[in-house]
Amino acid sequence: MTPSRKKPNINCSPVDTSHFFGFAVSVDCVIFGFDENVLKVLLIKSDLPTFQDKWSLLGDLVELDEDLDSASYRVLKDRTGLENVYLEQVHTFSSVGRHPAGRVVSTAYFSLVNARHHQLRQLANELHWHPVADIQEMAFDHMEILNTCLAALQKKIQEEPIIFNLLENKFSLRELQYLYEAILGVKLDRRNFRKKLFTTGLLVDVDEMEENVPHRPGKLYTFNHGRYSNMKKKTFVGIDF
Amino acid sequence: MTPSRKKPNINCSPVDTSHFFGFAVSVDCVIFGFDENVLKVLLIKSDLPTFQDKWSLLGDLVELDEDLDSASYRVLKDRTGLENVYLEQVHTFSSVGRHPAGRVVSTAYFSLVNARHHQLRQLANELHWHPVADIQEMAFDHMEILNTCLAALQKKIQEEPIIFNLLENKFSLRELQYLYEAILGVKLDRRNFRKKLFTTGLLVDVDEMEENVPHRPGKLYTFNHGRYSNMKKKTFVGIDF
DNA sequence: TTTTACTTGTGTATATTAGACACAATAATA
DNA sequence: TATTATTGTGTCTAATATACACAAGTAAAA
Repeated sequence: MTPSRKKPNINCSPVDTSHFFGFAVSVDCVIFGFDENVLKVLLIKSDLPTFQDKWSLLGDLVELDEDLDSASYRVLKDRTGLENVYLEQVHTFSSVGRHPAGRVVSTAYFSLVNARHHQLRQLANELHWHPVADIQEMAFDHMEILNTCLAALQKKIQEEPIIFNLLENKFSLRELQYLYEAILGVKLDRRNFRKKLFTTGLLVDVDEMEENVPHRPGKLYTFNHGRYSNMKKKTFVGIDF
Repeated sequence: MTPSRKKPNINCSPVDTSHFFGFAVSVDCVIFGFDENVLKVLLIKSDLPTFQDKWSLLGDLVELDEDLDSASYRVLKDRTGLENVYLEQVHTFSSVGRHPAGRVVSTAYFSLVNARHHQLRQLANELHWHPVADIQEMAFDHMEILNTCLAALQKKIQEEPIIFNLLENKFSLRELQYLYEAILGVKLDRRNFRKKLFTTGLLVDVDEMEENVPHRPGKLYTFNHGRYSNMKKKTFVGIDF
């Protein structure tokens, strides 16, 4: 249909391609936290005139000498002070008009942090934890990014035990269940939940009670990162549409 | 640790950010096909001096007025003549030194095409179908991109019935099984495979035999895109690590 | 033509997992 | 003290995964 284009492929022909180097690249981090049994996301108030009073994700332009993962870690560290956080690339958003400042392609990451971490108690005042369920609109295309990342998170927690990144080191089974329910948006049967979790071998009893930790009811457990039986993989030979 | 950076966040402060607009953005398409019971990928010979005689994925720089999806469709159409192909964004690769021509961030897509489609019979002579299993090295970071996309494909075909995009309109169960085996790299039990496929409701008998289609043994079926029982979703409330 | 090799089509029995379901004891609150 | 909410615990049933054998048909080779 369309006549074949004359512009050579950059992978194949060393020609002048300087006019293509007009993009900016950014990262946007969907930082999830769990507090008061609600899944929350850390947002910042936009002061771009275009998005007056809208909230936006934490993000930044990528420097010419850093890659996307590094840029995301940098954003996380600069904004929250946290290091060694769980971070995962999800999708790259590239609508032509998505940013008023020009052609900015943005790669979305989601991040899981412990919202009660001491470094997060006093946040910079333009930062705020929002319950994910309450968010109706955001600046830029950030609502779409948030929805995409939430879907990715919902899927991922069913495949790998990354969810503990959202909890304190020690937690009760009830907390864990509430967290699953908050992320997945479903109610789970408590007894079946317990049964399933224990068969994974992921949970380890914690005997000692801490002194200075606020008391929460229930037996406390901690995650056993190393050995867990990858149950889904065992039934993975099949073709489960 | 690191002192907080002074550069304002682009999402929040309308400042001069022109020095960030020095990136090029590209797409690379991992075009999968199935022929002679082998999973293949369509490659092009690189003639960049840096990658003399290495094969590379089909890709192109993204124009300043198009988004990534459009760019991928364009590459597919220009290179293969095919439209309405299955295309899915997988990951964005951004190592600082990944492209000799400058700072090029590339978003990888995988694509599923019918390798026996008539438009593909006579390919431009720099294009070639390579068995995925035989590929040892490629230009740029394309080996990593290929591996990432293969893993994404393996996962995806267990979740959604996209696999028919690799087959002719009519196919035998045996062909379908070989295709699954080729992608997943496993052997499947023929009887269990049949049972499972039929319970999905995805397959429809094809009674009439075509005249001008080369004869392949076995009963022919066609895919029933509309209704299929999403079996995995039924057991989705659980937490399957 | 006969033989051989390969492919197709079909069913059952077992093990694993998912999911539904109730009640007594304890802790917190009014 | 009464009330309310939360915790801990086990069994039964249904669905699914998986292992497994043989007879008939087709194509190729002798």
